Amino acid sequence: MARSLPPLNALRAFEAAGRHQSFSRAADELGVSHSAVSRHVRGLEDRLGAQLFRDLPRGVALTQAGVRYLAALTPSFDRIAEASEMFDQRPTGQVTVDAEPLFATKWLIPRLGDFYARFPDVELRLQANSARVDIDRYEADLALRFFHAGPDHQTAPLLSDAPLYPFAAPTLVPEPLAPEALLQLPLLRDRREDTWRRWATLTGCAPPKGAASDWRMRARLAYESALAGYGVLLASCEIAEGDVAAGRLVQCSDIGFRMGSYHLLSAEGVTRRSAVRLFRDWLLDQSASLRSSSK
Amino acid sequence: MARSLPPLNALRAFEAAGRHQSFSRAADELGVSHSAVSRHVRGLEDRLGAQLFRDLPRGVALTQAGVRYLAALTPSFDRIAEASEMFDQRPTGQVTVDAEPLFATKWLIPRLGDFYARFPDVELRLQANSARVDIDRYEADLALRFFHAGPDHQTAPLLSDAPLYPFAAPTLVPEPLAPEALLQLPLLRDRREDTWRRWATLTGCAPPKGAASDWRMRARLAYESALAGYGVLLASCEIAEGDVAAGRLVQCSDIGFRMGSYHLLSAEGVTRRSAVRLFRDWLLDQSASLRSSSK
DNA sequence: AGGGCTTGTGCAAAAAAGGCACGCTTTGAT
DNA sequence: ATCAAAGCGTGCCTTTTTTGCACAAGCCCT
Repeated sequence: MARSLPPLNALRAFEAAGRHQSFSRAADELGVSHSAVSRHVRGLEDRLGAQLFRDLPRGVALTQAGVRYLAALTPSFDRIAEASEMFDQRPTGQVTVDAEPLFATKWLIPRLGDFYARFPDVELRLQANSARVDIDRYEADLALRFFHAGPDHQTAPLLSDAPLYPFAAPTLVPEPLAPEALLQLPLLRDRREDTWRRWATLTGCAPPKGAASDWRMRARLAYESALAGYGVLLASCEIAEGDVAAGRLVQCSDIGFRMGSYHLLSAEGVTRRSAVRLFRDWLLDQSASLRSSSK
Repeated sequence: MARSLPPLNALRAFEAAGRHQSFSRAADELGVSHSAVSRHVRGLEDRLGAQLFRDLPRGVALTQAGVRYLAALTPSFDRIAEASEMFDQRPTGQVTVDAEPLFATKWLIPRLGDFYARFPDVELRLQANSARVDIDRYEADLALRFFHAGPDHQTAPLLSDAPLYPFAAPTLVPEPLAPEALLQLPLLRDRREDTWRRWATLTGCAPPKGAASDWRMRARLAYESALAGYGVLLASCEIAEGDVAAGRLVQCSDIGFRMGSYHLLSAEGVTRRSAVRLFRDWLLDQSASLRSSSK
């Protein structure tokens, strides 16, 4: 781009002076002495090589060039001021967020403290559903949903694409195990996917046979079962993070894979509401921070 | 208005940094060290109370708030830069100006030196006509015309509304005269107006009778006749100014009146051409300077 | 393991901005 | 007519801001 702008403080001084048609009043607005404004304007005129003000018997008046210049500067400064005010106001409003139950519990809620701290006046309503139906059905502004890898969620911003690793309670797996040994333990399976088959393939082991001890259930329940020490679970490392840190789970292997990713869906036209925009921005920042710091 | 803007130099630093997603490259663009940019951005974040950049393993990335802020700042700075470039370029182009003959000779041409000096690359074409027909008929971009006092030229910018005073060659009037004595001299009259009658009324004298020595002619010729010492003329003091300064004319009385004013007419849509805008601006500045300094 | 690239920070120097006091001119009021 | 007030320009000095440099730390790639 390589713009070369005149001194910005001088521009601001000129803008105020032009608006007031008076150096003194401009100085007043800017909270400086009239001499400061006078210097700024003179400096600007020298630099631009054009006269911006004309002397009046008493006071000053803009030249035509000054008028033109001012006409461009004032809206620009206005816009900058307006954008800057964005940060002053304490945001308020309501946001309704619908997240998948496991993701809500283990990913979203642990981070919400930061949001509450930053924006205590925003009222957050949390719902937990997994169905991939229209958000509007749940009357939610935003929805956090899982998508299998593929091109069909291109438009929805990414929240988490952390890979799946095997996790288990330390009571069940006190120390790291080889993949073969791991596959002999009770395997907690998702109700609808066979993630263990894929994992076994990755490790080069034979795909595990179904056993009486292998339970199939919803992700949320499978996770609780793993915490209770009933078996080994394939879970997103971002989701397991908290329980690993607390010593309630251990990662049983370095081998993992990406089955899909969590994305953020927005209800129609809802981003016009500032509280929703705020939460959305915060969420994406959280996600981006997470992905840039780890990995 | 009383805006309160963040430090503008910090804004510029942030804008460049955001655009490049890199403090170093921004510093490069701004011609400063990276530490200056770093400080500016941090200062801005502190002042706004919001995070604008997020640390990346290597480098930085905008937060969502940063993205939003940048989206407002960049166009503003662009606009400021664009407006500022106005002053760099040496203007070129052609302008065709049509002025009333006397006004052209005695008012416009003496000031044109300033225009030539400032904008040597603008080609100026000068025409002299008085008829108040469509400018387009003369293929002129701008026209300088006289209007009698009245509301019918409201839209056209004022060039000169200097009042009329009696002027004569010093050979004819070596020293100030009383109005009665003045009215005894040969009176040069405009072809179509009887300005002397009005002047006499102002002074309280009896209106002058027409005499064999009173000539009626176009303003331009009447003026030349006055210069030649053939009689007394009622003329705008701005027009006579040059010849008074040169000693070729003297103002015979302090009593004067405003009969009308000169205004600037623009051909349709012609202000889009930069050379025309330039001349127009220059002309209006000349006029404004003249009126603010005298009087 | 090491060089290259990027950002953060302490310290001192440089530059910009600012204030004050004064001069000048015009305006308006006593 | 004189005098005060309002405006702006300018020289001089102080204060504040900005900057550069040097160094440290972290990460990436070879």
